[in-house]
Amino acid sequence: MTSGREKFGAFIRREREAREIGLREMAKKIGVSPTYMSKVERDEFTPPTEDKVRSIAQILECDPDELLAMAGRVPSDLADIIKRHPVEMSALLRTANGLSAEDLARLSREAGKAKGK
Amino acid sequence: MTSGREKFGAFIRREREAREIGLREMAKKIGVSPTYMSKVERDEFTPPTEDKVRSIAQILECDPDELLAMAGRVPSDLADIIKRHPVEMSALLRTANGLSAEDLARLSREAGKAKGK
DNA sequence: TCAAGTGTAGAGTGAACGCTAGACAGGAAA
DNA sequence: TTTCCTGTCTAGCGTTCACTCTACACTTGA
Repeated sequence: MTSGREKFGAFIRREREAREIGLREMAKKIGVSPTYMSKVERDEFTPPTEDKVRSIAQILECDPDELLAMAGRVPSDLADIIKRHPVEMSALLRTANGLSAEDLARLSREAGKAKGK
Repeated sequence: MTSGREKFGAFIRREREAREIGLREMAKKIGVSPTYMSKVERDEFTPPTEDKVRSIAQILECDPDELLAMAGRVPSDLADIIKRHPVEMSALLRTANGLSAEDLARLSREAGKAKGK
């Protein structure tokens, strides 16, 4: 996984406990066994599938894209966009990479304008 | 895979034959068995791993990003970019989606300028 | 003291992925 | 006719993925 950030499991455990949700309850809500949940939270298992990560994001009220990133996954809708316009989107992403958050925000607004018209 | 475009296998077979490269030769160059190559080209097997797709792109002199898209894969460097900046890149891609090729090109130039400074 | 709740250990599972081996058929060249 | 080339068929194999089941130990409260 090689993530520089906080690990997925550690993060969701912390957030779950902050919300005082039991492991078994959480597991039930997202539709997995408590054992599995436990191992995932201790980063002993790799994170679950996209839909389950999304469920977790909803329960913990955090950004699904961010959580998916922690899970080492690319949101499938983004994957689809790239597959539909590989050349353009690859170019866009590679040049956008390394830009500051402000520049990126500005760029998105720019895109929004072009779209809106 | 659900690709509306030409299938990966059909495409590389056509391009390979156009370049008069034998199946066995091709297979050897990218480091797989002829059997496997054959099945991939007839879309009986799913496309190979990213590095092999890249080798194929190089041999057939076609765009790796495009070929990877046909293979139903997201280039790993793009996946990394998204994972590093999930919120910003998700927003950018989603708003960029649906823009015309020209608008996209303009947007990339825009990004390039911001970066260059 | 014991019952119910917490999380955890160890082992295993079914399906999918990525790929190979060996045999073989059809055509061209010698 | 034999030899060599082309691609293809059937069968299977090792690995990874995304999980589960049973059993257990610890804490808390009645």
